[in-house]
Amino acid sequence: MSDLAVLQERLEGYIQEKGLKSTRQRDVILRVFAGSTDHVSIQELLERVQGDMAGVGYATVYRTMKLFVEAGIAHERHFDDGQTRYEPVAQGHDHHDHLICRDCGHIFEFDDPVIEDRQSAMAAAHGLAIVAHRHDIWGSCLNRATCPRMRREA
Amino acid sequence: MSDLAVLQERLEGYIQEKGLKSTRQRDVILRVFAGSTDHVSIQELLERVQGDMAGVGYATVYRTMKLFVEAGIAHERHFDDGQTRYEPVAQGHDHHDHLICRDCGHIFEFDDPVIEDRQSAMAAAHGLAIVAHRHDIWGSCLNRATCPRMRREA
DNA sequence: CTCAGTGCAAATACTTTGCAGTTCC
DNA sequence: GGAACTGCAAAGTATTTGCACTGAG
Repeated sequence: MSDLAVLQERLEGYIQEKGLKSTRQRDVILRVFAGSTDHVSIQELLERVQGDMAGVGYATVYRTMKLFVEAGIAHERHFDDGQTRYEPVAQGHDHHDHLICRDCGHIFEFDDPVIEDRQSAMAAAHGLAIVAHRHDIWGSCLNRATCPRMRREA
Repeated sequence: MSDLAVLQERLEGYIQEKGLKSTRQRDVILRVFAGSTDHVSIQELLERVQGDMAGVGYATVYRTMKLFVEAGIAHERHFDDGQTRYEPVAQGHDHHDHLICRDCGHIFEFDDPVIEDRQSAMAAAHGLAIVAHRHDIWGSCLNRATCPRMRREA
């Protein structure tokens, strides 16, 4: 089953459960969102969505992304550019951390069990149970020549 | 030497170096900032600063905190409340990670060598050298009764 | 039909900037 | 004295909301 299908199914379930409605706008936004490999901002989403369906406004995209977050199919991330970015929630594990290259701008995702373990231990030591976490690492290329993404997005 | 003295010294150096000026506002803001144990927002700073020196406006606090960041005596952090928060740059190690309690709002600081190690390994595996990182964990009290900070800020 | 959803424009929240007057060196 | 600094108010961003209209169930 494709990622899109999974997200559609989850959203559909949430919409049923809450007595909300399916709309063409939500379909289009979900399709665009699911097709984004990177971490999209509202603005980027809006631009892509308008390609498929003219007339959609910011308000709808903002409201829809909020809905997606509530429905558990999108995660909100704040990097340091002042814009909220979103990424689809994957099927297996429901989060991953980010390793961001300052040189090429590429965002790698990682997920390390040792780190996860230490985090839990750390939280428990302070009397807390982990609800969520955010772990971003910024780096620069050790060898720019071997970076396959070098300035790809410039 | 107190933290305040260290920060004052570093700021003074930066001001000299760049040909800027010392002002009473900057002194007051630095004193308030250095005396804040938690992660202060511009608003909180402004309120405290106005206690010492009435008439100081938002613009001055914003401009001054930007200066402190440039001078390397403050770090800017973005949690999820839409406000920029600042913390003094410590003397020994220049960063620490955060464990935030969703129930009481308290922010614990931690620094785990195992996690730091794994991070470096992770970055190296992707051909990167770590420049910076951000690691925030949100949790909820395992036992609210024992939380010494419970609703302190409500 | 009815209530949720939409698009627009106005409102909000946080931050930055232009400008005239003030202060440090 | 002159450049840097300040305070105010106006301008910018990013995001949210009020409202009349539209559309899904």
